[in-house]
This record gives sequence, structure tokens and C-alpha cells, in this order.
Amino acid sequence: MRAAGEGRGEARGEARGQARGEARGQARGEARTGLLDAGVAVIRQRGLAATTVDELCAAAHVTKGAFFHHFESKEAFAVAVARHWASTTAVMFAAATYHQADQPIDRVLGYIDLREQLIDGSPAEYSCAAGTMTQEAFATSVAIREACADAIFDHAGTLEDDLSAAIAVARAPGDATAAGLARYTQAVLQGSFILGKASDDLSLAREAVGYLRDSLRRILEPAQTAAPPFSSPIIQEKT
Amino acid sequence: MRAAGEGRGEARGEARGQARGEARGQARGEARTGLLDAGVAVIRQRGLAATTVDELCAAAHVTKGAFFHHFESKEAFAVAVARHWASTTAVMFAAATYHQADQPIDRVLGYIDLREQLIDGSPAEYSCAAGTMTQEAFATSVAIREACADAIFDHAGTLEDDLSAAIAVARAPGDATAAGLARYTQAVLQGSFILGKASDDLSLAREAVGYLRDSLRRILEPAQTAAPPFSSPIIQEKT
DNA sequence: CGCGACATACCAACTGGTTGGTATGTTACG
DNA sequence: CGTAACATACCAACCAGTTGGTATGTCGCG
Repeated sequence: MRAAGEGRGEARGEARGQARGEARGQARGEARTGLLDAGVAVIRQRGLAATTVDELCAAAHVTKGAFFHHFESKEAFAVAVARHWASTTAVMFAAATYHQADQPIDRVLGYIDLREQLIDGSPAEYSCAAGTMTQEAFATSVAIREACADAIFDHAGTLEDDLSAAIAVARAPGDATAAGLARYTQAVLQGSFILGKASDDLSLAREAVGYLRDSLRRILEPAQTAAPPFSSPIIQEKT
Repeated sequence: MRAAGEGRGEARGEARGQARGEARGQARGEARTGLLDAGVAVIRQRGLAATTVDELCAAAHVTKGAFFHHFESKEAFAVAVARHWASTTAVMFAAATYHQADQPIDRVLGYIDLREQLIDGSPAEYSCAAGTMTQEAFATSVAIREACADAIFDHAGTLEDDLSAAIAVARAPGDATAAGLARYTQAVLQGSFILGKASDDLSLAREAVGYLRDSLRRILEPAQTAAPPFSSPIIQEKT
């Protein structure tokens, strides 16, 4: 449930006894990453404003001194969290198998299938840290807002090539652009997280993603064939 | 800046002396409503956790005593705000003209057109207070989460009759249900607000609603005609 | 009708705990 | 040994909630 951090304490080298906070903690130099990981986890659960620096430090097993050594302020930390979120998710999606499909539409639908599969566990586990922070900070911090916008729209950008190839193959109507559909996809995902959070029922989040898949199919599938109902999702190995 | 209390120390009772904070303030009995209205406005802008009770009181021109007289706690206030939001928006949508269209699909698309038109000004003005609070409170307060869920899903419910009629007319594939499409619509709207907040560009929020309209048309329009591109929105009078 | 008893709506000041941030050590590593 | 990476102790501001009080409306009863 926790994710990172849990079982990896044992770099502690008790021999040589340079004991520190590492009864369960990190080796020197890992405080920053630990704080960022903890930040993603805690902010996804409670939001940014409701999260205190002390909680962050406790979750990362470091002290406040370490926090303000690495981050100028809580706001700067939030910006770093957004960037950290962007880079860790980017690595994960880059390694996914949907890129290997031959047809561009299958790559697009494979992405959707993966997103649907990722909706599992509690909302704090499947929702988007950037989307959450956006809601809280858009009016009070341009730095946070822009970092979140980068996370969301850069990720959308990773869909554009497949989408524009699929649009070309399907000869879809000219009002659907690759960039627009990529953003629409992110909008539906963000909205599905909100429905999932509100209802405390992840099937409602998945349902929205299912309608998104159906919509994309209607737009991107070769016009002659009627769009069939829900497909069985491509099984995605989680390497 | 102080608000209430300003001119009232003098109990001077100029004429019969029923003077109160009403130099600019409210009459007796309006504090509760004023606080709720202020709550919607401030929470849409800054979120729930970042909003202090003092700020709420300042915005509503009342004192903290009045706040805690009407609301047991900040959490109870948030629940009341969600219900207030639900009822005020319900009144607005019930009075809208899209209900008057003859064809069910036109009522559905009229709703979408209205939603698109409502996206104007700053995100704090067009976004959903219930969606915003959901993100912050889903893990920390069941009462708030449920009040927000009611606001969102009850509103979705107002679309179901038109959607199921439209589905029947269009003989749409069986995997699209009225309730599911209604929820999907809300998901897209919530997501569009997030994109609008992140980008600080309402045209991106409107764009997502445009794709939603296109998707609904593809699903709900009689199958023989190919779905045309974006329609010019039905002009909606704001009586 | 008048008047006392009560209830409601509010207000100013206060409180105890919390929060983001700082000032000042201390420790490991190159 | 110098510097980056921490830790400890502390603080001033702030925050949700309380207290004790006042002004105003309302209701029952003689």
C-alpha cells in the first residue's frame, strides 16, 4: 500500500554504527527524494493546503531542517513535487507496452486500457497529483499552477503522435485534432478521478474511461465499420 | 477592511436606534446565507483547507461568533456550502431554456451549449464548488464527500430523462446508458475545469466541452447521418 | 394590550494548540 | 578541513473554536 520506502531501509550498515535517524530511515542524500515521494503520496490523499510540513517530514522520516535545506518554502516544495510527479509518471508510461502495437489506433486504445487498469485501490492511489494540486493552487501560486500544467499537458503531448497517425488512417473529420483529442483525454481522466473520489466507487471512474474509449473509437475507427461496443481491454503486463 | 462593527459601536440609535452593522451589512437573519454565498465564492477560488473561518467571516461581513452560531464547525459549514451550491445551481438549471426543445437530443445538446457558455471569466467563476471540495475532503470527511457527491450526481440525474429519450430515439447501441452518459458528461465538465485552471485558459476548458458535444452527437444522433462537425451553439438567453 | 420569560442572532475578546519558517548546531564525506 | 547534508530547538503568527455577553424578536398569560 505504501509504495516506495517501505522495505528498503537496510542500507543502514549497522556495522560501523554511524547511526542516524535511520532506525528506519534513509542513507545520507536520500532525504530529498524521500520527501518528494512522501509529498506525492500525502498530497494525493489530503491535498496540498491540508498537508503540513511536519507531516511531510514524518512521512519521509526526516526532520524539518532537512526539508528547508532542500526546499526554500512549502510552495517551492509543491513545485518540485509536481515535477517529480511528471518525471516518474513519464518513465512509467514510456515503459508501457501499448507503444508496441502496430496500428496507431491500437496504441491509443492501449493507452486508454492502461489508464483504466491503473484505476485501482483508493482514489489516493490512482488519481493525479498534478490535477489535485491545480485545484488548490491555481489562484494562489503561478509557480505551482505552471508546474502542474506542464505535468498535465506534457503528458498529453505524449499521445499526440499516435493520435495524429490514427486520425490520418481513419480520415476522421477535420474538427478533431491530435492535440485537442489528447487534451480531451486528459480532461476525461481528471474528471473520472473526481467522480471516483466523490462516489468512493472506482467503478464510476472506470466507467467514464470506458465512455472515453468508446468516443475515441467512434472518432478514430475507419468509418465504414460501425463502432462495436466495449472491447475487452488489451491485457497490459505491468513489468 | 474590518467590515461589521465599523459604524455600530455608537448604538446611537439615530431613529429609534435599530441600527446595526447595516451601514453596508445585512439585516438580522442574513448572516447564514451571507456566509454560504461567501463560502462558495472563496472556496471556488482558494479551496477549502486554505480558507480560514476568519476570511469567510470577513467576506460575509459577520463575526466569528455568528459563524459558529450557525455552523457547528468548519466541516459542518463545508457540508452546508455543498448543499447550498447544489440548491442554487439546481434552481438555475431548472430555469434554463434548453428544457423547451422538442427533441430530446436537442435538450441534451442545449444543456451542453449552456455549460459551454457558462465557462467564462476566471476559473473561480465557472468551476464547480462541489468538485473542488471533493478533491480536498474525500479522504478526510465522509460528510463533505457525500454532500459533494450528492451535488454532482443529483445534478447528473437531471439529465437522465432527456438522455434516455434521446437514446431511445437514436436507437443507440446498448452499452450507452442514460445514467452512464449523464455521469460521463459530469466527468468531462469536471475535467475541463481542471484543464482550464491549470492552463489559465478558458478556451481549453471550452474545447473539452466541445469534444463532449461531438461525442454525444455521435452516440445520440440517428445513425444514418454522419455526425457533422461542431455546431453553432443554440443561443441561450440568460433571463 | 402589556409584560415577563425565553429564544435567536449576533458580537468582541480570548485561548491553546498548530504552522511555516529560522537560527544554530552536528555529522559524514570528499 | 571545508562543505553539503542533515538535526534540534525555537518562535511569531495564525487558526479553529470558546466564552460571556448584548440586542432583538416572539410567545404565553393575565
